[in-house]
Amino acid sequence: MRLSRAFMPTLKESPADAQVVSHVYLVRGGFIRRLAAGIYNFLPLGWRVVRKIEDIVRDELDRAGAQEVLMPAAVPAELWQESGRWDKYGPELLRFKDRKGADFCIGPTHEEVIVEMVRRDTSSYRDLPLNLYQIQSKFRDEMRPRAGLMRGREFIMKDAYSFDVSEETATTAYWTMYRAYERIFRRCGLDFRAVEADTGAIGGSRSHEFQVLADSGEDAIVACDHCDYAANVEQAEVAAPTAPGIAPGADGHAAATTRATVATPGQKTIEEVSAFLKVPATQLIKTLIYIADDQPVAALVRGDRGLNEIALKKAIGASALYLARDSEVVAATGVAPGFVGPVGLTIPVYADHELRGATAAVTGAGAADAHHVGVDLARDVTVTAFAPLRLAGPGDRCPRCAEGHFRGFKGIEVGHVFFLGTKYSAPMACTFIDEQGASHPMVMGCYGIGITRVAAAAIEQNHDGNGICWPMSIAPYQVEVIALQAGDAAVVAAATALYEGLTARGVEVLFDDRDERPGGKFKDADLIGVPLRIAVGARSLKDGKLELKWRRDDKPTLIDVDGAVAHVAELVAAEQQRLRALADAPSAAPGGAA
RNA sequence: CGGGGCGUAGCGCAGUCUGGUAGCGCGCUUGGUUCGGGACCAAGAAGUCGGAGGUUCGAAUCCUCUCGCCCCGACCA
Repeated sequence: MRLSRAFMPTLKESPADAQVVSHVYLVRGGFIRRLAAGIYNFLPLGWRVVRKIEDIVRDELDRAGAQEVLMPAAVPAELWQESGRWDKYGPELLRFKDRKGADFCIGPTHEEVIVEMVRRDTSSYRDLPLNLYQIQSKFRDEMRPRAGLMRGREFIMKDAYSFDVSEETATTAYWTMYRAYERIFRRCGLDFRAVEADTGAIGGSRSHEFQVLADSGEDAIVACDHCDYAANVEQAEVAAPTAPGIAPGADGHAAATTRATVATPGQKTIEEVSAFLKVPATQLIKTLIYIADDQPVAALVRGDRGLNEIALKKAIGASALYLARDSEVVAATGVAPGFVGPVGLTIPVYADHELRGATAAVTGAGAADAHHVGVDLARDVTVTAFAPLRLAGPGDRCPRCAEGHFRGFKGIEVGHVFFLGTKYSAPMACTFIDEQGASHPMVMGCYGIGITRVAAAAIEQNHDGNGICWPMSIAPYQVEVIALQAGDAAVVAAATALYEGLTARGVEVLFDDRDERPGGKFKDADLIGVPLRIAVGARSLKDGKLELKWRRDDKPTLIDVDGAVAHVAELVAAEQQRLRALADAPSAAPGGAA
């Protein structure tokens, strides 16, 4: 592509609404433009990246035995009513009526549709297993789209669905996809980790997230420094405490052991109370009021801990849970947030395991501007149940091995694999006949990859102060040739020959033939991030040399004009081969290498 | 959905408090000088000041209502 004819509008300044590097560079580099909140146009450069990622995904899924299909974006409500999700999914599901008044939605995921597709034409065990996937735009009406492609409302997703006759073969399908995902993300040049995850609204019993490690990630994950256990903090198991987390003298602090009420005017947060009473946060008990299936409950964790809402949900056995609004807190406890305490509560009280045997604790007094000190949980509080409620965090002992401790990471979730079982196939009567003539629901799995999010995640992980440093496998072009002096006939001739020679060999080349100053061309090249750059300039050309520079390197190297086409083509082939070979590294899945 | 903030030229912003009919930088057009890491000079084009209503002799500026967008917290690829 000649840059002089390309639609690649680059910007010197960052758009005001961009907060994360991937968003800034995608917009500045002319990859995407915003059309509405969380909805983007893909310009030629951005679309090329998307297609590169899609091609890798297709290649690996086909290799793993999956078949590509395409389902409609507009889905009739009846299907969603059949699975029960029409009423459960909430406002994130974009609904609309057609001209006849029939309800539809734009599919945010396609379990219902694929089940309908498969059940209609599959009835025998002989037809299974089956693994079907599509790459398609999805729409989720996020309450807060943000960070450009990282969390859009309309986004491109690959979703795959497996259908099996048994738990055993479905488990095999699950791990086959797990291995395919490892290969896909390795080939994309990403540093990622597969972690155990919550199954969330999609449901099911087993799940792994593929998290690209990046400080800008929205997900917190923990990984053992000794064994291979890694999990989203929402899902991470917490090792059983070996001693009460709160006891007199914890942290070397002498604390009251008899209960008393002290005035704490205006001191609401853990930090404020801790500072005001000169008591470490570990001596405090945090009392949180939740509404679980419309009933208020109290959840207790140590002051310095976070509460794991998923764990609380499991402990209660609730299907819906949210942090109570201020008015609901007052209604349930008689006091506003900040001074709520467990003593004397009449609602169910769930306490974190770590609090078992807690004494000398500080809690809210259940009255405005006051706290209790010297609370003995066993003596003063009616605990409905103890459960592992706190959030796992860095430094925690690993629950799976004796020696390890957790390290914390931030991740961007680019893929998710779920073992669904019969969650959709049973209610939707997606069944098969076995050898004995008996009918059974198919055992399903579903597997997603956020294609457009992969592009953003790749930038988060591969950039510097000047722009993007694409891994070659997903770069919009493999090589950028710059004619530094567009007015110099020799330079233009040499650059054009290189461009045409490489293109003829199948190398994807971006040719900066614009009549711009060299500085501007270098800046744009760094911004766009094509991995290999060849500068053709009068200075080197008079010695028969070209300047070759990898985007990640600081200094260029000189190569001979003679044989440059073959030389560069070989470099590209070698780099592509290197990235492709990464896929063959050992797998973390049971059964080893893919 | 709760809390905070912003809508003025394609982009980034000033002007709003204290009403007087719109300005700066980048980009764009033309001419000239430049030409190896975002040059300089000169001359231009470009804005119903998000929208509607109101107050006023007069509104970007004050009031009301709306729409859009961004950021911080509960959801997910």
